[in-house]
Parts: sequence; structure tokens; C-alpha cells
Amino acid sequence: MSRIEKPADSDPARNALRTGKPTLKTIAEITGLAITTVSRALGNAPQISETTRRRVHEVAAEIGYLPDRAAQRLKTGRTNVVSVLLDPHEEILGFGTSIMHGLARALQGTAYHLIVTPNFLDGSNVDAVNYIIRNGMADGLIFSRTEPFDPRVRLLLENGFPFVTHGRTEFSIPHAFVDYDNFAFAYAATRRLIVKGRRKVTIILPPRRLTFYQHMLHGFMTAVREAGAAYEIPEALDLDSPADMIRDYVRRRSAEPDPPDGFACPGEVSALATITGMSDRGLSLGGEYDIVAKQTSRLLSQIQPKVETIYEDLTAAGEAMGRLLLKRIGGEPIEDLTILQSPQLSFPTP
Amino acid sequence: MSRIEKPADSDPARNALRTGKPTLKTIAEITGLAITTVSRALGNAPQISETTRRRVHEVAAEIGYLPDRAAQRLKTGRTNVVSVLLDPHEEILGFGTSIMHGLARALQGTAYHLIVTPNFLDGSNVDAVNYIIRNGMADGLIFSRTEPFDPRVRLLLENGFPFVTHGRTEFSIPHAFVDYDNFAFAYAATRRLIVKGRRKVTIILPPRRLTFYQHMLHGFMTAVREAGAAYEIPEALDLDSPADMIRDYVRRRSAEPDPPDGFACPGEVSALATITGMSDRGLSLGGEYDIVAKQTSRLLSQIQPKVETIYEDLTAAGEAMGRLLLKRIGGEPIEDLTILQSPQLSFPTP
DNA sequence: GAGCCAATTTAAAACGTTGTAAATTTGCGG
DNA sequence: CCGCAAATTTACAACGTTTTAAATTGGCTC
Repeated sequence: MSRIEKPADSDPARNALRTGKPTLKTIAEITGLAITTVSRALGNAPQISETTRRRVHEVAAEIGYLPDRAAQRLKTGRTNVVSVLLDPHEEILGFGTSIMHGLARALQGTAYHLIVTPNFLDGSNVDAVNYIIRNGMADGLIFSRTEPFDPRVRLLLENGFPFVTHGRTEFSIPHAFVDYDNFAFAYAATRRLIVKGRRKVTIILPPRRLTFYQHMLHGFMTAVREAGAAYEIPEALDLDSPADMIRDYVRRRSAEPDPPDGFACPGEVSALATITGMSDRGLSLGGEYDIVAKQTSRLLSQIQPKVETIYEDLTAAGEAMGRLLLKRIGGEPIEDLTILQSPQLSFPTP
Repeated sequence: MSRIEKPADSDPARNALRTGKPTLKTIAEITGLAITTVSRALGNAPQISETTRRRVHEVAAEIGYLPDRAAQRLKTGRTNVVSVLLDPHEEILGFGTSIMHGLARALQGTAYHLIVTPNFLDGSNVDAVNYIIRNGMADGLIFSRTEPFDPRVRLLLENGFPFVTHGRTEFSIPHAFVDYDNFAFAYAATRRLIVKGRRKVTIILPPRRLTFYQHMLHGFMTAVREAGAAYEIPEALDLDSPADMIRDYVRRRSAEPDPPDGFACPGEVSALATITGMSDRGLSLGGEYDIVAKQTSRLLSQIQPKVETIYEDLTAAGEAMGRLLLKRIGGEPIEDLTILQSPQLSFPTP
């Protein structure tokens, strides 16, 4: 344990300062230990004596050592990276923001970095997934807007690559997911409109290919049937339609016979577009018609307090997804790696 | 060039398939060349014969070789990564989206990956910059919302780290930037309101600490003074204020004596909030008051076509920033690495 | 103090790539 | 067919880390 025979000359330390990059070697030279030992000590390996463990940690902290991620990655094959696949559609109005907020929180304090892979690259989302798998760009993947037989999910399952989706699928093999109970949302929203005495309700549904289209439709229809209420469902329109298309549709429809006067809007943009379309006809929110909207940011209720909203806490979803993914990467079995969020009545307190 | 003596047994290829990861070694074994040669050939080094160069490329393509980024990074010290620092404030309503779209386009076809470092991590943006520099997490950095003496810029300049900002600073040392001519925007917007015959104009300014606060103020004041128009500037409010605060302010102010009837809104959220605040008082856009807004997405004009808008093409800005950064990383001098975008009258065609 | 086990430390190899320097082949004049 | 330069290919050593297997130390018993 004598650390005097090696003069521990100040070269390494000074050197580390000059090149700005202390490595295990630097610490080894300073402490007079072997590189292996230093590595072990920092990794809190069991066979290292408490004294050296402490000393190594001290020195490491002192010279500001940070492990070289490239080297770790090369050696271990693990990237310590979690990647989020962002779909253009979910980026508007801060979907990405909230989810990523939660993810960042879940990854806080772990060795994992969060990397956003924007989907714009070129082709479909599947290409991006393929690229990430084959290039070993990440240890785990997170994405949303699943389809019942989502090709990304299939690809990941086939390759045994850890992932968590936001949204369910209908594969027989289970996988980790976090989802919002859109059935419950649609049911509650429609119910509220009916209870308010609205004559005829309608809903703007997600694109048909997405899994939650069915959930949403089912919730809406259940509420409608229970109450024996009148309803209609716009065919040429979905949640991804541009705002002007939604606005124009609402405006046009409201001038035709027997228009709906209760709108379930599972998105803030669609709610705003609906308001504008109706007010173009001189119809006023809360007067001639009502809206119950799903709200994922504070924006809508801030601007238009008269819109009734039901919250989806995307930050919580992100945090949950992050935690599930870490477990999944750690090799935990899929069971219990699924979460269904219930709709919330008030804005989540951060 | 005979490639028969080494039986080129199918082991390496099969092996590569099994582990899923062809390396230089795999190609070397298949072609019977040395690893170094393969590396050279793929790098299109001059001293490689055309025949082997071609052959190596063929094989590489065939087995789907992709260089291991971790190894490259470890060896060369270059990460081939460009990082975007996202500030929470710019993420709402797709700022991040548009800029990243442009960035992705600029990086298309290069070896560079785009990585988004969300700022939520914990502390200030400066910490994130520091972390990236010290950890060598990227070869270049992009961020926005600069202050006149932005600490991030100072840090990066001190370390000679390549970066491009969205927004200018007042440092004496020049640096690469892309900025929007906010003076021109504010001037034009105010001018339009005055020309429309508005009695009293106002503007919602950015937070004081940001560089473009001055530009914006200056443009507004220039138009006001030229025309000798009446004006006012809300003190307790800025572009980052929550929408309800802006809405409430507008509503309150419009009930007091001598309220403004021309609003320059350098942001879409502030424009929406203003509309709501005014319509709560029964005042109608284009009638009792007008708005000229800065528009960075298609959302606002889709929902409210009556708002006059002046466009800022953030996608183009992103693309420009990407290109500048690549040049900067390549060691080009700063001169000519600055771009000032002019306001645009119509939505940019993609 | 020899012998032995456990505790602790170490040397050496490897991950996949690139840079340096040296080796091999080729072409060509004599 | 030798010699010699140019053209082409090669071996070897890194980059910083972890892993495997081996070496060293210390503490004990006899």
C-alpha cells in the first residue's frame, strides 16, 4: 500500500490538465495503482479494499474524471443511450416536450443519456428503427402512435431490442407500453356533453390506422348508446388534419341541417380550430355549443377557459416509460411492464 | 490479386451474420486483404488501387457493413455528432420542430448525427454546454435565444468549440450565427398597423435579457417615431409570459382609458392570447383592432386567417445553421459564417 | 518459518478503428 | 535478370475501457 516508491510525479496531473482529459491512467499514475484496480474501484467492485476504493474516488472527483463513453461503449457494447423517436405529428404543441421532460426525469441520475432521433431523416419511422438496431445506436427505444400491428414493434420484437411504446398494439407477444385510457376519455367527454343537454354530439377521431382510433371510437359509441343520444362522426377528417381543414369543416357543417352542438376534441389544435369555425358563424362556446377537449399542455385552458378539458399527463407518461425501459434493458420480464393511465380531472401539479 | 489461396471460408461471413455485426475484419477475411487496406479503401485513400477499392466497396455493401461509431470516435476523437440545445421556451408550438427539420436536412448525407440535448436535465443551459465540451459529447453545438453577453457563447469561445447560435451577441470576438432581422419585423409590423389607421400601437416584447429584445424595441420605436404615432409598451409582460397572463392583461387594458388598438405580436401564442382577451370584451379582430403577428408555423393563419402575419422561416434558419456549423467544424474562418434572415411576406414553400 | 487460503492487486488481451512506419509488389531502365 | 523508385499493401501500435486469469500480499495454523 506504500505509494512512495513510484514518485507519482506531477506529470500525469499536469498532463491531464493540459489535454483536458483525465483518464483511468491518470488516476492510476497519481495513486500508484494499476489501471485495472482504478477501474474496479470506481465500479465499486466487491474485491477492492475500502481504503483504496475511497482514495480512488477522491482523486477521481478531484481531477474531474469522467469515463470516456466511446471507450465504454466499444468495450461493453452498451451505449448507455436511450433514444426517442419523434414523429412529426406529435411535435406540434409540445407533445415532445412533455414526454421528454418526463423521460429526462426518469433518466436523471442514471448513466443513460437521452437522445432524440427526429424522424425527418427521410423515410418511414421503420427505417429509423432499423438503423438504430443495426447500428447499435441505443440500448433502448421509445416511440408513440402505435398501430395495431405496428411494423416498428414487430421489428423490435424480432430483434429482441428493448423498447417501450406509448400506445398499445394487438400482437400476441406482449411488450412494454404506457398508454392513456382513451376509451375512458372519449366516454367521459361524450357523457359530459350529453349531460350538459347537448342535442347531438360528434368527435374528431385519430387516423384510422392508429390503435387508439378504436379505443376512442368505442368510448364515444358506448356513451352515445347508453344515453340513446344523436351523434355523427366526420368521415373526411381526423386529428392529424391541418387546422384549417378542421375549421372549415366545422364552419360548413354548422350551416347545414341538424348540425352537432357537442364536440369531443381529443387534441388542443382541433379544439381551437373548432372554436374558430363556430365563432365565424356567430355561435358562442358555452352558448350554442360546447366542447370537451383533451388537454396535454396548459396552453388551451389558458387561452380559452371556457373549454372543458380532461387532462392527459404526458410528463407522467414519459417518466413511466423511462422507468419501464430501464427495467426492460435490465432484463426484467415484460409482465408488469405495462401501464394504463386514467384520465385526470385537473392539471397535474409538477 | 488472386483471392483463392486463402480459402475465404464462409466462417467470417456467417459469423458476421450471427453476431449481426460485420466489421473491417469481416471484410478483410472475405477479400483476403489486410484490415488496414480495407479501412483505407473504404476511406477512399489515394494510395489504394482502383480495383481493390471497388472490390472492398462491393463487399462492404453486400454484407451491410457500417463503421462502428464508438470505435471511430475513440480512435479519432471526433464524435460525428452535432448537438442542439433545446430551451423549454422554444419548444412549444414547434420551434424545435422547424429548426430541427432544417438541421436534419443540412446534415443529410454527411456522417453527422443530430442529437437533441433537452435542457431539462437540471440546471442552466450553461451546465449543459459545459458538460458537452468536457465530455466531448459532440463536435459542434447549436442553440438559440442568445443574450448580449451570453455565458454559453463565452464558454464556447474560450474553449474554441465550434458552434452556431440563433441570435446575435455583443462580444468583440465574432462567432457564427444565423439571426432573423427582428428590427425589420417590428418595423414592418408596426408600420402596417399604423397604415391601417390604428390609433395607438403596442408590442409584446421578448424578455429584456435576450439580445433581440433591443432589436425588436428599436424597430418598433423607429416606426412609431417616423409616423409620430401613439404607442405604449406593457411593462409587466413579455413573450415568455404564460398565455393567460397575456390574455388577462389585454382584457384588462382594453377596458381602461385610451387602450391600444394595434398589436404587434412576435409570437403565435401571444397573438392567440390577445385575440381571446379582446373578444372577451366583444371587440373583433379587423374591426375594433388589428394584429400583425410573427408566424413560424402554419397553425395561426390556419386557425385565424384574419391575423396579418410576417413569416420567419425557421426551417431555413435551421438548414443554414447546420451548414455553417459543418463549415466551422471543418475549420473555416468565422468571416462569412453569419447570416441575417429578412422577414418574409408569404409562407415559405418547402 | 513453511504452508495454505482468502483478500487484494495486477498484467495482458480485447472491443473496432485509424495513423505511422515498414514491408512487399510492381514497373521499368539498364 | 538486377536494381531502384513508385505504387500498393501490410504489421503494429495506439485510443480508454472492461474482462479474464494470474500474481502478489497478508493472516493464520501448525
